[in-house]
Amino acid sequence: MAKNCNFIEKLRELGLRPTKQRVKMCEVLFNREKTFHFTINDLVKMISEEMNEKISLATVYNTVHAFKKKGYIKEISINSDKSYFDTNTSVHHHFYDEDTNELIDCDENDIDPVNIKKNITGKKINSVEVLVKVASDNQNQKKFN
Amino acid sequence: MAKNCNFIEKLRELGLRPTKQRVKMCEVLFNREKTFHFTINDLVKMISEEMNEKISLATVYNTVHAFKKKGYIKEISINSDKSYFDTNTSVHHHFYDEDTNELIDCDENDIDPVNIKKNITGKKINSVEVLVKVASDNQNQKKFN
DNA sequence: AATCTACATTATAATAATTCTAAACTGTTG
DNA sequence: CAACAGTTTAGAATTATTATAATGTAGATT
Repeated sequence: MAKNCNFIEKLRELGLRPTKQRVKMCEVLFNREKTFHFTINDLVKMISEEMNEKISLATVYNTVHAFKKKGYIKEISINSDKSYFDTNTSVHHHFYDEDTNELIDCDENDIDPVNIKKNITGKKINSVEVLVKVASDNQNQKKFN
Repeated sequence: MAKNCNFIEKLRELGLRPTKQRVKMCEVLFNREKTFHFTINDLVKMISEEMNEKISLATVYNTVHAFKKKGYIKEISINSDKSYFDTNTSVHHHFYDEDTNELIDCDENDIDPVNIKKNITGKKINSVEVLVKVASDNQNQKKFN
């Protein structure tokens, strides 16, 4: 399991003590071809199913936040009842299917660079992300007055 | 109070019975020059401070959702611990100040139209919104592997 | 204007996501 | 391997939101 060793190494580099739980979580999160989206609950399920392991909910929260803080996981805000996370930490755009609540990553070339003409004094732009909401049927928006 | 009458009228048009509470909430929400962002908690506070009135929390939730359903309020997803709402229901872009957690509306001309080159079969684009995160200091993002 | 009825409001309980706590545990350093 | 600081854990606490069921009320009907 050379992989694990890499994760142990990596965690150490980040100043995170490579505990059993953290290494397991690295495997589940980062040991894959493609990046993906998940909720804490998804992740707990994945850990118990894929790894046949039980990690305390609090630890899962802690570790996800630790990884997020270090910049290896990203939080995405689509609907606000749950937190969604993404192992793709690059700045990238999303399609959101309002019928199925599915979130789809955009390719680099799916959307042309966004041109921002305003800047806020004293502030630096950290990220520019586009959310494209799609559905089979469209709903309309109105002004009250 | 011609305003109230308008709201009563308006609510009726929408098929919402113009109760005291709903009219009050219309005043707080829509009887202003500018649109604004709020959380349910903000709104409860505004009602009790500006109107010197107490509306049950459940009613505030119900009514906000009713207005949202009718398209007069919009939900925005910035961070996922709370729901943020916006009385500006037009499709528009936002700046988000990560230092202060402040959300700032963009003007029509602050950002050039976004060019989307991909489309999802069988789906229609309902909205395209840009979120520009700004801060005094920028944090970097990395890939784990 | 009194009555009726469906819809609204309300206080409170329930649920769900997340964070806190404090005790037990475990990498790491020396 | 001893000691300590950082981690994990189960469970309690907190916070946002939704459900419930009793009471109230707008608006139609008489």
